[in-house]
Amino acid sequence: MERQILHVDVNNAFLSWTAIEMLNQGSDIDIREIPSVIGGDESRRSGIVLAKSPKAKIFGITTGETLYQARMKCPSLKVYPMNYKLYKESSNKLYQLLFQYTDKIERFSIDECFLDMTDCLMGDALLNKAYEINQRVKNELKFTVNVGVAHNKLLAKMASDFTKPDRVHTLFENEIETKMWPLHVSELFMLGRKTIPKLYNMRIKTIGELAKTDKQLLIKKFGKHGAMMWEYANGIDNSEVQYKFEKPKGIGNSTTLPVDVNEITKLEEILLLLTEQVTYRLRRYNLLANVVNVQLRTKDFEDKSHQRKLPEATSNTKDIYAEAKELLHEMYKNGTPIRLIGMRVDNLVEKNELQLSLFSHEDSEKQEKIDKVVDDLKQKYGYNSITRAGKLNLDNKIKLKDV
DNA sequence: TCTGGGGTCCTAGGACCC
DNA sequence: TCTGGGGTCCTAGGACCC
Repeated sequence: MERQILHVDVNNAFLSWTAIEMLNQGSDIDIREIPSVIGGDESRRSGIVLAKSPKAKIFGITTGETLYQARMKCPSLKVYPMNYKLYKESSNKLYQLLFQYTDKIERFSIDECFLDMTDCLMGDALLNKAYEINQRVKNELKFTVNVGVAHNKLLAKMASDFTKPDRVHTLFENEIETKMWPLHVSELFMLGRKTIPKLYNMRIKTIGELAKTDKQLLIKKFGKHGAMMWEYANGIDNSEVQYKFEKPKGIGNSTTLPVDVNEITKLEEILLLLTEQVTYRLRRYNLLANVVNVQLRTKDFEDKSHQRKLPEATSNTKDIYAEAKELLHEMYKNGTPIRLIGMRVDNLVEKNELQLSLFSHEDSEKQEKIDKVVDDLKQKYGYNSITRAGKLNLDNKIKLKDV
């Protein structure tokens, strides 16, 4: 049966949510109406554009570029900081509203989701619901969304990306040729900056040209990715709306250091902070990790990562840190200035109580108890209330956010 | 005042086994 | 002395998303 899919996309999410918060606080300007961006912290060397207002876009400012570049394009640009807590709350409000339509909602990101409306409505009624959602969000939550209406996720997502803001677009199969094929290939979902030049070399510039390219040729050139891009260009996507909660497959934390670090003891201290946070999140999901991964970025933006499979799955801070520390030592060349350090755990499996009590060692049980005491305190008094990485000599600039 | 952070999925090559 | 393939697991790195 034909599926009925909506894709809801918040317009300039971070910036809109910040604008509303500022208005609520009594601000007399709406930053959506001036050249403005949400940006990272330049003093911590993360000064990039995370969201932009329509007026900033007119100056040619793009998401991801540096604030320095953005200001060159528009000297009067206003820059506002990130506020994760606000974004999370705003996102939750949107979901509460959408749940009134269906509980088959896939939270694709903080500001995007798919709704499977197949069991609810058909034809014009579906389109009317899309308009209703669009209006209600604007009236009740004071920000705007684009809504894409289609028979699969890919087409719904492509539709919501048409003219913005505050619009409802359909992209049904009989509209692919007129609405999607004239678009530049870079507009197609999953085609990024590395693939576009390769398609250009094949004289492929539009999605339509990609759709008419021989599928086998694309597979030969791009492997699985080639098959996927051909299907997407032809509007084919059978993936389901994943509305059930799924635990993560990997958990990681990384941080750009305020200044380059070339002492391994300092790197170790930061690595411990990162590990504590990662394993804390791991335990809160009741998961165990099988693989530990450490990443380094040099001041010249050269990335390196090493990973290792653990002898057995664990969530103990001590065991995972011991592995991470080894990985750090084996990959760090003494004296290299490091800009970013990160660690993550992968191949996560559900923690099975029985299995654990049968096979775990005395020491790991002891570690587990220690971790639990720390976790409980963190949960009660906030993440930064307790840490075993006591002294940190980086002007306290490496402060991890509460989780 | 140059260039975030958190994810998922895929590929290539080496080790090892049969 | 010369030298097969298939399968699986592991690791490093890359592409892409928001």
